[in-house]
Amino acid sequence: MRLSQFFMPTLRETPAEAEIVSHRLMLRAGMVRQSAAGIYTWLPLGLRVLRKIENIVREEQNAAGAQELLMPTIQPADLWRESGRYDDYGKEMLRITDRHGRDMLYGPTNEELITDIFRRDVKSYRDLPKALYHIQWKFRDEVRPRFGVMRGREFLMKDTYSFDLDQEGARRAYNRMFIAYLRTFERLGLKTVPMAADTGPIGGDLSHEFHILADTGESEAFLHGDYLSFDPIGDGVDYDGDLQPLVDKWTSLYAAADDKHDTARFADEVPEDKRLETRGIEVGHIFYFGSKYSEAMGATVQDADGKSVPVQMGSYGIGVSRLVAAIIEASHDDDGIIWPASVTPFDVGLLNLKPGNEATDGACQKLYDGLNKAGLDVLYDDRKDRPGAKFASMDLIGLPTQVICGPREAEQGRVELKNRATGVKDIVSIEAALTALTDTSTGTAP
RNA sequence: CGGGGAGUAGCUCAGCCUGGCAGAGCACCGGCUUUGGGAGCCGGGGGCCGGAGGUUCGAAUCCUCUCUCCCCGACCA
Repeated sequence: MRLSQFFMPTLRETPAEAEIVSHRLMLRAGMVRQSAAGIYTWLPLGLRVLRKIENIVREEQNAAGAQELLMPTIQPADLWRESGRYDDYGKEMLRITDRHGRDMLYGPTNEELITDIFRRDVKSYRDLPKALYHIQWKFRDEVRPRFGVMRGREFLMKDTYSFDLDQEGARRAYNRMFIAYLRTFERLGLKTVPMAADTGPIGGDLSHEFHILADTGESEAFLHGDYLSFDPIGDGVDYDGDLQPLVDKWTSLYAAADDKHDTARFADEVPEDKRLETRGIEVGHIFYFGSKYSEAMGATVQDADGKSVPVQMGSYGIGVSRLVAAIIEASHDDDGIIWPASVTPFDVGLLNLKPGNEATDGACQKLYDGLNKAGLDVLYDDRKDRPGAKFASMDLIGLPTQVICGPREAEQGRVELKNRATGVKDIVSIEAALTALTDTSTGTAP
């Protein structure tokens, strides 16, 4: 993509409304624009990141055996009357009346809808287990939306719902999601720690929030430092095997957000030199809620004895749009965003410092063609602008690798490779640059 | 929902107290110069001063109402 044609309205100054760093950078980099309080338009650059995150989430859900469907954003109120939540949910739920006077709502979550889908067609224990998910926009009419897309009213969420015959099955479903979440956040380049969370009316230990660690996170996090050195989950998880030992390992040490923090237990269970007090951002929440909805809404199956039993359910959410901001909170510097390779909007930024110069134009064209041919997404800054402006905006939008092409080096057949994260620069021949960038599948050399 | 603050050019903001032609920097358009970390000079375009009502010869400025946005708290993925 040529930057001269790309719709990427960057801002030199920070809009007055933005408080936290991710919000400021998302506005400045031209990723989002606010439409109303807590409601945003995703501009092309931001949408690219959102889609990349969404796809990683999707791949890991599929790998864990969940199946994707797509439920609507608008739901009939009657389903919520069945579960009893229509009155309980309060003003956070955006209620709508259609032209026929029917009560509708913009979904803040989808337990009722998925339970309805399930109960219509699943009647036998032989059809279990099932896990269904979708990635859809939700709306919660928060009293006070803030921090940009971090706490918007409209947000993109992945929510999975599991259906099992009994509690043991539900626990296996829970474990699959638990591990899939660790995998997902790992691939997004994030340090994540599962923390015990409120289990609601069911009780038990099947509820965890996943927090990513970032100095600027919104809640305090207290944890055993060994979490940071745990081996990554890695490729090739056997989701049909016994995941309990892995889950046990990841829940064995102390970790709590401020609302669940117990100072005495922290002191008791964690050696002093291992106590880590930092900040976190909640990006995922999984919990088992048993038959809460299946009983209320009559989602039953017949077991092997022909007896009708309500299915055991769990739900598992990931805040996809929030993750965009969370990743920035965890990965930025004074100059701008630093994207992990897995979610970067473009793999490579190519800077022509002097468009119109024969040497730089030629070198850039060769690199642009070569990198594109190798399947890399390249953002080519071919604008007639000063070098300083190009450096600044490329650093701001945070592509992992920059190829800087100025007349001085281009005349010698050379360009400069710059690693955005480390700032390390390397002058190499055009051919060497092409090789370095296309050899690694991630495109993050040097 | 309680408390505080702000709405003037695309962005950051001055002007308001003490009423009298609508402003600056950046951005944008044209020209010249410049070309390795958000350049310089010259010329230009752009505003229902959030909205409604009122006071006044005259309102961005004073008064009343209203809408929106932001921040702190309580609430939340």
